[in-house]
Amino acid sequence: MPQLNGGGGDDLGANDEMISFKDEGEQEEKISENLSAERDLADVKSSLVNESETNQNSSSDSEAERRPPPRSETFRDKTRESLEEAAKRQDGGLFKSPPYPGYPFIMIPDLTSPYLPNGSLSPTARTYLQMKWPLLDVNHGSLQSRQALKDARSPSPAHIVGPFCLEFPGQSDLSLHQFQLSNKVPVVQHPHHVHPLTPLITYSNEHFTPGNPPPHLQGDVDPKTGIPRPPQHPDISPYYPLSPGSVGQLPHPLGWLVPQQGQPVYPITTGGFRHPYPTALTVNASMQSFLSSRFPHHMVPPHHSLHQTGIPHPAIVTPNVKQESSHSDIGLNSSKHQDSKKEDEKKKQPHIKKPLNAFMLYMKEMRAKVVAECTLKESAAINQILGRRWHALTREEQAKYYELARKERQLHMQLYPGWSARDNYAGNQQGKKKKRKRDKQPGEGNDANTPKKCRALFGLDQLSLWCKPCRRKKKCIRYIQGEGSCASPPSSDGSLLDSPPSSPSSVAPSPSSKESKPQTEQMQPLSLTMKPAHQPLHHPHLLAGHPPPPSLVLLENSAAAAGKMPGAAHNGAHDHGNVSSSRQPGSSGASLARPSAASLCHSHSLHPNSTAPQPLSLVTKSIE
DNA sequence: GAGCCTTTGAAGAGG
DNA sequence: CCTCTTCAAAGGCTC
Repeated sequence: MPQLNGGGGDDLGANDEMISFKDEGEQEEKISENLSAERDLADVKSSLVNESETNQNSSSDSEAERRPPPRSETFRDKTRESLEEAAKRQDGGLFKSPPYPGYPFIMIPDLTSPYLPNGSLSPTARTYLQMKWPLLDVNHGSLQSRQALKDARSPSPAHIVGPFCLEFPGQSDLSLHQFQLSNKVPVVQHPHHVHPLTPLITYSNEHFTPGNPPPHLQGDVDPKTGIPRPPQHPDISPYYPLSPGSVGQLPHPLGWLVPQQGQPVYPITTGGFRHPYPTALTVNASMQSFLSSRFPHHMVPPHHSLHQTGIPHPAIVTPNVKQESSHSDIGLNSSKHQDSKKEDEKKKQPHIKKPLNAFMLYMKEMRAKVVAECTLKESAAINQILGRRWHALTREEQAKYYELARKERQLHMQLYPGWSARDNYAGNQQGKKKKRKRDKQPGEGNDANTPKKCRALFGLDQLSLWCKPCRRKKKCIRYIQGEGSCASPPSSDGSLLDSPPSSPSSVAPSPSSKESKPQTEQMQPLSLTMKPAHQPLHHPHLLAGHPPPPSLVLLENSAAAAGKMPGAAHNGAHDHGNVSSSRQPGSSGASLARPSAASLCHSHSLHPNSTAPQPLSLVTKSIE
């Protein structure tokens, strides 16, 4: 039975253990069939990313990768509709199966970006090189996709972005000079350090070469500067660079991630304004010193020491200070001017960004890929696609990101013990205007159709109606499909949970205007997933403490979902939608207006007569 | 130039 | 305990 084992100790950092999935309770058989798989996942959870496991998954991953890339289309339209349309089309191609090939990517922070002290780039441009998980897939898998990607006729340089280039595990010497880390920021990578760091350095294949770091990694010397790089601690996340002196001083919070010695130093040029990207995970002396000098006392960990590297945390952004200008100012302005500037800067509190969550990490990693594949540039549209892809990911795949995110948070916490998300609230930011979501339209509120949790829905007196997990925890966060979960409340007839018309065909496609949002949204499926045959069906609750893949629904097919499990199918969708909308009323409203690509895709997929491949998952976003 | 859009997840505030 | 809000990334778009 599904268990919410909060105790796993390692909940991957996701608080969504409560989140149920559409497939939840769907088919016990499947569940049992995949029980072993679930256990494996549980193991993964406990041990986080397991190398061997990753390896095992590589086959499927590589398989996915071998799939022909979605047709490349250009979406030039500027209108929102066009964006949606684009997204929709993307679904057609991208959504058939999780494009994401497992976790073979290593995210390499863009060293030129914000997190580097003097980076001349936009502080917001934190970018990463994406690297395929070395052990996972061996060249063949990525070859085609890479080639395909290369072939992609994208006006954008994105097609040559790191991810693809780095997909060759064995090519540690691959020269990265030619690649860009992001669309915005060109980054020069040292050929010898292809594996730079990942948020978790241990993801690099060298890491798995016990005691035998590749020769080129030893005696690491920056080719450009000729400056030898200090050994890097593998455990450290690139997000949180520490001074070279700090390497290995502290134990990694994630001890299970065994660091390798001689980890490749993050290929950052030490010359110019760029700094080496040291990797020491925990807050060590240097970091302490650094933090002490840069942050309010209360934010700095009690331990004090000495190293003065001044290497900022990647998440640290000095607000309102343009590095470029200050840089160029040097020698141009009077010392007075500089002094005043410095003072101003001092006055300004460094902005410590929130650690990225699982989805954000995923987006960072996959954005370039999506951009290259569809030549889309608008983040809104891309994010839509990525959101659907995210839902299409298998639990294992998502788990990896959850794990990464958990580590990020961990690291962030260690580095900034006193930091609070609240600190970043606009209200607390000096000179920063508070972002305001658009006010809800009167009828736009999600109140009416706000998804009710078990408790709210059935009340305490009807505990028996609650889904099991909810009963256990006495609370419920998401709808649960099937398995007598609350989600599928028998209310296919119009009860609270009842969602939008179960029949997609009934959905009115008129998403052209925002005014029509609500309705369209209601029926618009958010995600449509083709379930790979080889993919096990994971029951959310089976994974104790596993991060809850939000609304990942795996249905045998849409038809089945619609016909056999009426309540389940759309209820889940409903749930999802509600969650989303409730989360961000304003934005959700806007989104609703758009005929989400996914939704469109869904609607036709779900159609009984649809000859298209049967969607395995359907997530509908409901609104009112 | 600020803010919006769009996504999911995390965290905090408030009821 | 639950709900709501904000922020995190990103880049085009709008005002």
